[in-house]
Amino acid sequence: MPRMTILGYALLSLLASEPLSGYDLAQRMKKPISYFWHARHSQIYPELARLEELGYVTHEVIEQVERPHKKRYTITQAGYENLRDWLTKPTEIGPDRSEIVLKAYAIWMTDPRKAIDLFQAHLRLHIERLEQYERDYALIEREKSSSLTFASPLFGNYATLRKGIGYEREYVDWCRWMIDQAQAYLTQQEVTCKLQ
Amino acid sequence: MPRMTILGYALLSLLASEPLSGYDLAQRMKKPISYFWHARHSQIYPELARLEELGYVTHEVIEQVERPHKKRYTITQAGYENLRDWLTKPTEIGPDRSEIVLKAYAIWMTDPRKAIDLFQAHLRLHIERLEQYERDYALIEREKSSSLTFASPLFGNYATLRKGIGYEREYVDWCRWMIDQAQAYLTQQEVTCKLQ
DNA sequence: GATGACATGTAATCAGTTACATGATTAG
DNA sequence: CTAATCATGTAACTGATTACATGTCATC
Repeated sequence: MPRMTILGYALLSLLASEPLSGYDLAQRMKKPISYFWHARHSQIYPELARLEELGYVTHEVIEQVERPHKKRYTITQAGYENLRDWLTKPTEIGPDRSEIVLKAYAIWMTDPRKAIDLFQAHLRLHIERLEQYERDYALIEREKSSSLTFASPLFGNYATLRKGIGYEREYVDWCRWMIDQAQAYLTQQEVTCKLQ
Repeated sequence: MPRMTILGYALLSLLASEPLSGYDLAQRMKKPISYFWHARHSQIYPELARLEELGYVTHEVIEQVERPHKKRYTITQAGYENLRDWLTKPTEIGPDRSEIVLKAYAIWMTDPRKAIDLFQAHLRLHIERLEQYERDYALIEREKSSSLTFASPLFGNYATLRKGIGYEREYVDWCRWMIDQAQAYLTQQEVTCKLQ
């Protein structure tokens, strides 16, 4: 018998609001599930089969005209209970890996101008994401502000978006700080040269 | 011939400052490499062999009295150049996965009191880490402030610690916000009950 | 006598990515 | 005719974790 994975719970947590097909789930997890879990269809399809084997979801085939058939997955009572149990279990801080922070660790050995280019390009990516998140956030606050209370399914989007925004803002600040550090070093060098 | 992995660069970036044994490297990466890359010894030993095959490190065996022998790995010129090239190559935003953020996404379906417990416990973990990082940061600022300029090897510690602090502060804020949201919902519920 | 630090490795397994594979319909 | 969206799957591979394996010395 297969056991539960975090991905399994991610799928259940999406199915908890509405029945979805594997394709729908993959769409929602392309852009990480409300910004903090993602998976591809090649991982999702087998995982759905596992969830079904465990009795946490069921599916029905929907025949469509002029579209391929699809499998509509629905969470079961057992799946719902399993998810609810997992949700409130103590959660450790997961291992974090960031390629750009690793690069920052060794950046001292490079040309500061190249470092500035690196962090400026990276900064742009984070600003882009941040702006997207802020647009989404403004949208749900404007249109759904009444249902953003803790017990509403939309609260999930709200809470994770808020995390995404804080996360990206922190990255933006840090990238700017890195650029400043490299720039400060460069001007310092210039002054030293002129004095000699 | 094996190819380079990010772990390989992580090891090279540690060896760039000083020669180290596999055991030393594992110690430094237990607590993630200055907080944003980690690996275990079972991954590090084979990776060192790969780096040696590629000519990016060499080792010498050091016999010790009353201690097991150890292999002291040193970065080569080729390793150093390879690392330097990689460092300034454009870097994408890696996929992020956070179990607690995923839980926040589905937390609406649970008892708010259990949610408060969950986030309070998690908050404590982040506060602990944050305080550790802040102690480390204060330490290097006090003792090594003169060598914290961009081109010094210590700048790596400084920059990654700064990221770690920002990252943990953001988590602390967000956990507190989550607790507030659950609490606000509870008080709202109470008021509604009293009025009926 | 047991635990923990030092020290190095391998094997089994799992999670996740990339690539392979198929097939219909719609828009440019 | 080409690319994109809808729709579902499998296979090969890589990256990472857990467990297995061995051995010394110091401390409780």
